[in-house]
Amino acid sequence: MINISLPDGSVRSFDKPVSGADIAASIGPGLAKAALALRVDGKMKDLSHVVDHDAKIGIVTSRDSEALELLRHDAAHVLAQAVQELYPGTQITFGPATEDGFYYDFVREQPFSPDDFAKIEQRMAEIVDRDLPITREIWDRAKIKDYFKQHGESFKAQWVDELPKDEVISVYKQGDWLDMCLGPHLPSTGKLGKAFKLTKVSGAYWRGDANNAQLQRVYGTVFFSDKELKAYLHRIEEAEKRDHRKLGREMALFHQQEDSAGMVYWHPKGWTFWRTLEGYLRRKLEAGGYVEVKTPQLNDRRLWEKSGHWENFRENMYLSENEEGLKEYVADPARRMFALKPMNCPCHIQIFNQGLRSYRELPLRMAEMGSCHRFEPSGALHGILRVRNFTQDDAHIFCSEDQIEVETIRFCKLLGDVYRDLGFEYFVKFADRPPVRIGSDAIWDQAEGALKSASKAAGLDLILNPGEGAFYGPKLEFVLRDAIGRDWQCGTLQVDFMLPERLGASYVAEDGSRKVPVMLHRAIFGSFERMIGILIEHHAGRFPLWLAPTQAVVATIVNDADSYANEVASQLRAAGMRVDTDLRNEKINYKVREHSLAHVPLILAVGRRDIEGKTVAVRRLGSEKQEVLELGAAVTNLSEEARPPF
RNA sequence: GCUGCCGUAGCUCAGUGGUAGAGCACUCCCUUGGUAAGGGAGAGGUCGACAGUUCAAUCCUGUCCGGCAGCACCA
Repeated sequence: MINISLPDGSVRSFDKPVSGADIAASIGPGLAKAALALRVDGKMKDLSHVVDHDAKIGIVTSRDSEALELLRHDAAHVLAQAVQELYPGTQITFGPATEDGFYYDFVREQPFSPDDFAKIEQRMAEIVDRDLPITREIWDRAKIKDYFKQHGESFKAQWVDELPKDEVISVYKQGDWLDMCLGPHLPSTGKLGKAFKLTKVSGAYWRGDANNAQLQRVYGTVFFSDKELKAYLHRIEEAEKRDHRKLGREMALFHQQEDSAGMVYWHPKGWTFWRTLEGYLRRKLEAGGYVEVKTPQLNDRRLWEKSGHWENFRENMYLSENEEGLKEYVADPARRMFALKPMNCPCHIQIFNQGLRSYRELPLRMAEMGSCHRFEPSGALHGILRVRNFTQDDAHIFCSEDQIEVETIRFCKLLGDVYRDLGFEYFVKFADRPPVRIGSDAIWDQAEGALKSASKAAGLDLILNPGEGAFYGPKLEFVLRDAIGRDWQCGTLQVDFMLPERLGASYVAEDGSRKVPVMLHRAIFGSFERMIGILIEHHAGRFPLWLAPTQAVVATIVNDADSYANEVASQLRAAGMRVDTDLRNEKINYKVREHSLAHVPLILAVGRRDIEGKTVAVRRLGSEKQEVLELGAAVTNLSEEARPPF
């Protein structure tokens, strides 16, 4: 007798082992039809899975959240089958479900192109129409390896050898087609439905390693209904409208050009935005007990050798030398060679090293809006979010070991305040020692331990990010989530027991001895470029008033109002606002449209009536209402409203 | 860096083996209009760069540069 307990608490008894399909059928014909998979003691199984012991089970239907992953994995298989039917000789490799769809990696001489999608999708639809039962079989290693070899599937055959020896190998068959796969899967290809769409092709590496063969990855997405698919495609379109590269150009914030790839030309409005953000942060830093410094762009290579960057980071550094020096360098590699700084830390230690430091000066919080250059791979560049020259809101806190905890707490508070002011939610990852690093394991143990306990004291929930620490120390990564749910790593806090020692930093301790300070590297924005790009996309260009580069435009209705408009603008400017005037010979409709499209938060229209009554007609971005205010009140209220949060 | 796609006016894009077009933007003129495009005229391009094929290349081929998507990278 087998007792099956269902999610509603009821128990059904069967006198022999039963499949998921049998259980669903025993509950009702509707459920039998809707059933997609089975959950046995919390684990997803095929609907055909036979339950032979007392268990808690659930019937998975399209209403379960896990069902979508199942659907997507199936879509990947159907894609692969369609591709192999259409393009014989194409090899299959892997094809998992992803967060918003699925992909399958193929090996084929000829590249796939988006032009092939219609044909492949059509074949996929045919396979769905065939409603092929999807069945699971257990094969032994030799059999499956032979099968793949015979079918010219060398990648799959190779993979068989790499599976753990004790692993049971299952294959999933649909019609003549099969793939080696852990499952589970839907009961038949018909259950996939047709709310799928292929979205893009790209290269990908075999097993994710750039040293391996490059495969062709075909991406797609699938949902249970056309409605959901359409909604998804609509979301993608909406995200494209927020693209900071597009908005940056439209709003005249910045541009980038070919002869300085990965760098940014900031235009007046973009630079105004930058300075507003920088001013806000600077006030926060000052209030937080930081001092600010500025250090050289170019340093002798010997500094980078001492710091370890020359050895660990040179691939990403821009080297520089004048012609004379270059000749000498070629002749004698021991010659001086300069490098643009990729980080500010070694420079900050140079400042720390000037004069004798006392424990009384610690913690010393040294900040710099530090412009750094890093030679990023060309394929990594992305607008202003990933650039080769960026400005870090960097700071290094020189402290004693027992100050780490307090300083971590202080920093987390500061970062939290800033993210809250900017309207971001965030979470925190803990990145521990990377494979390539400096320093002994004992020191890493110490640094990781210190950062962990300080995080705990700061009340952080940490997600482990193994092997992703900096080469000199472990780090916290603060990841913020924007308005449309995308994650961006921005803030960081890194504990460093190495660099101060390497670069000879020390202070006189209370007992008169010399000690090496610990250094905390920390940033809130990470880089201004990146943060500004994120803010543009987060707000879709409709910045909060305090951040908007142009906070208000005073637009005239008739030219007679020109001098009054100038008067209104100058009063607002005197009250600290950023204001433009629009005195052009255009209709007010035209001006309203243009400034609305430019995302100006406030449009103040002035005409003859306003001159007489000393008023302005205020229109707010996103609203069609007009509010006629007396000029003095408008200046007071709007300038108050436009004040930064700190 | 790798794979694929792309590069024509400020922007969005059409087009052709015989040196190019549209809409918007821009300039000028008319219009002075109370909240999302008033009308007219004009100007604007070494068709990403360099080679090659050809009588002739923006178009075909190659190399390079840059962009886009994904992969890899992001200390």
